[in-house]
Amino acid sequence: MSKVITPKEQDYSQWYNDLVIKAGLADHSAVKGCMVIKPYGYAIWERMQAVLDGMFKATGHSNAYFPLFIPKSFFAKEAAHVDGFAKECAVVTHYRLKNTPEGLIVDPDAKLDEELIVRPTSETIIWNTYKGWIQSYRDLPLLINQWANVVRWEMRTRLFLRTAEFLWQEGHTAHATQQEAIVEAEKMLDVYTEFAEKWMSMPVIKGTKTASERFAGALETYCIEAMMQDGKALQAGTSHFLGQNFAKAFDVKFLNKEGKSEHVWATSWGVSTRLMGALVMTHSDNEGLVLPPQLAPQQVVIIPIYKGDEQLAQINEVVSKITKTFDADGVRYKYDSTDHHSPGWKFAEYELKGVPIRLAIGARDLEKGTIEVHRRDTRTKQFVPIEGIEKFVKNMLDEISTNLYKKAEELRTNNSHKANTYEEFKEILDKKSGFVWAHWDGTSETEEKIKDDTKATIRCIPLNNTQEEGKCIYSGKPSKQRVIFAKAY
RNA sequence: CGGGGUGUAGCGUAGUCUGGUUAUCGCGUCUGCUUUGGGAGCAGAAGGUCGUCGGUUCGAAUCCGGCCACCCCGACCA
Repeated sequence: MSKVITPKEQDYSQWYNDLVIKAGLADHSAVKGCMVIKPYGYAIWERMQAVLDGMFKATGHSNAYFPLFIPKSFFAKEAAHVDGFAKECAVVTHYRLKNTPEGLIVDPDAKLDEELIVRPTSETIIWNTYKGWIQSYRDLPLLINQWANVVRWEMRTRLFLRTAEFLWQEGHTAHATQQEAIVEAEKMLDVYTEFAEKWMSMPVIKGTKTASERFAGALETYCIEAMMQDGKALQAGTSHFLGQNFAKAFDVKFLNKEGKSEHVWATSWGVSTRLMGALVMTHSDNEGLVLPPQLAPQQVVIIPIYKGDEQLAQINEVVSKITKTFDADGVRYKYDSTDHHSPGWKFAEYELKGVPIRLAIGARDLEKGTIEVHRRDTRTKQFVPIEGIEKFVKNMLDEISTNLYKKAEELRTNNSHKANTYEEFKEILDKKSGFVWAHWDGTSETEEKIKDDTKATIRCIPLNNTQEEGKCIYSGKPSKQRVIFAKAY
């Protein structure tokens, strides 16, 4: 009983931290604010990457790689962008160290003429580059993605949810028309939505951000918002329509069919290792991680229960028949026949790691021709015939995937409320948390005041939102639709 | 960056208030035997700059100061 997880009812934050560390997803590192992603955590991220990368390719994008360092002068060119990111940039000022009697120091003679910013995002270096790539409408659209690390010097960090350095992908596209760029931004939001819902079993709400929550330099920011088990909102992905802001800042023009020179239209979009945090907080329980089968590095773990080598050999034989069918069907499994832990220990360990299905097989099963099947999401077990087990397992994997989605959706439904007055609004946030659908007058002033007052922010203005006449809960001014307020990560 | 807390073996800890032989216990690790259907048992062993630097003292895990790291709460953000 060495790996005890704090129950989430007792302390949700501690539960999350315990889970990330004890399930072996990540560790704190020797560097302030930076984490080490451990092999098990990275394996999940690699699955996310593989799926997303395939979706990007399928929508016509190509991968490329741009520098980690951005000259300060590039960074300065787009005013809103600077305002948004200046406060959290790591800056490289020197290029050499020097060994002195007092110890290793930064060589004062090796000062860079121009400081380099460690990228917090790559719009500026990329648009500086695109200037050389785009001359004609024939060069458009330009659809590029990069997988990279970025650095944002955060004051307070949490594993996966907010670290000084994190991994992500950032798509950067250039288009001939405004309409085409908007379509692209919305298309990538749909890709993220599909990824969240189909691959993470995590329901999300698509929407747009208010002006104050918008990306620095964007005309419109689209987002997907998910609800965590404590009722707080988590932004799981963003897609931005950048207008011509960066094209103008970096003077990126193209000749259209009429031979006229125009600035191009841009988008950028990204998801990060923050999705790992979302995954943990959407499905897991007090016993450990619960992973959706679509992303689990191992979907099935098989544990033999045996006395002596002879029994193990018999079990091995049966198991190898099962794993052959798994290989053929593309089921990811692990057969753990190691001898240094008891079956009970392994049960607990793989539950902690969130493996969706556990098969246990022992002497009694060999006699009866059965196998014990344990489901991680419901923590139920049953004995089923070995004959046809692969079909049974495949069905169960699908059921788990559907069930996880359904449970998350139910949680969101149960924690979504409408508020018609400010008193009602505050009471809901106080007592129930979750999403509050309320009318808002559309001004940043009102948004700001509500935030100061309640700590809740407007998570998004849902796309395809129901239109209804109403009054702003704060100012009483007329409003045509409800927006989603919540406390957020 | 402000407030609070923590730092003793891989992990969790006792000891700190009231300084004094060889720093406590549990888990884990290693060896051997017995075990194996929900975190196995017995026997033995290894493992420590007490976060770090400095000060006080005959003597510091313990008292004082600086620094560092991490956690929690706030402001800022994906």
